[in-house]
Amino acid sequence: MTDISKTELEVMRVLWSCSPLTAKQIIDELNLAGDKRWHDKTVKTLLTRLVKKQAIDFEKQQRSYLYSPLIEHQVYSEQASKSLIERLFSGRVSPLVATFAKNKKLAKEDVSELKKIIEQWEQEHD
Amino acid sequence: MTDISKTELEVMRVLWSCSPLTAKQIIDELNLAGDKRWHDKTVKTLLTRLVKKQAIDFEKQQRSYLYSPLIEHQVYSEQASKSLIERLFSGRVSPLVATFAKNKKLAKEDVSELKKIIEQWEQEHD
DNA sequence: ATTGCTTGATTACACTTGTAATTCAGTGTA
DNA sequence: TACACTGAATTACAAGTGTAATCAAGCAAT
Repeated sequence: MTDISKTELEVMRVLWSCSPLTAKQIIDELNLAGDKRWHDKTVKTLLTRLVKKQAIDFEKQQRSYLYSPLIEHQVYSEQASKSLIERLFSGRVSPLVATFAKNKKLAKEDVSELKKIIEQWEQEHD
Repeated sequence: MTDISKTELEVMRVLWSCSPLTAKQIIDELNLAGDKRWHDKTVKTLLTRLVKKQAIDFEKQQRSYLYSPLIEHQVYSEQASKSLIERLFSGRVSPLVATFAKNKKLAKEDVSELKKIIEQWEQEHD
């Protein structure tokens, strides 16, 4: 899978949250969240690069294009987190969770989710 | 914190696992694990760049240098995983674990670790 | 029909990254 | 003492990245 750079990922996130979108809509969306200002030319460049990388696709809608993700969020985040956990935690996920817990970043919903995951796991590994 | 690139991170990993080390030792270590061949000139360059980034430091030991990490593994991986989880999972850690579970990447030790983490969490949040 | 606006295409440009080669300065050896 | 060797410092260079400006083509209003 091609590398998606940090800024390119911001664009992907917009498209993952809602698609298809025109370039204008994407730019507006990016400028809504966060305090960073996105120049429209910059975003256009990122869109072009993502198309070339086959991370997104577009269909012509008269003058403007409608962009959609080609790489799914699920697939991308799966491989990205796998890669990070391999490189930083020798492939084990629990140290990462431990770090989160230590820094008080564990939300109540995380905990109940984790419980469910464990339950499920134990049913499969009796 | 400065960005540490992918190949630079490989060097950091060696130093995290054992330090201080000479350039030669680092090169040898890198060439032990994995099938990738590391050219010594390349590794020297990476070391220079890491020093400039203040990710590592060295002390002269006569002719050669002894390198050590300046950025600790704990600190780096904390911020790297936080960043990844924010960008890919809206800051919540459980979806990542769920993905791991789904892909059968959850080890038995992970599960017992997770249980302990949850127990601890619940004691703190009664 | 001409002018201007909108939108994608092309070009720009400095900085980073991956991957080395070349140069320089001690050190050990013939 | 002169030479080879070894590490670090400097230089190289193409590809990727962040950030945009310029070009070109179609549509909208005068």
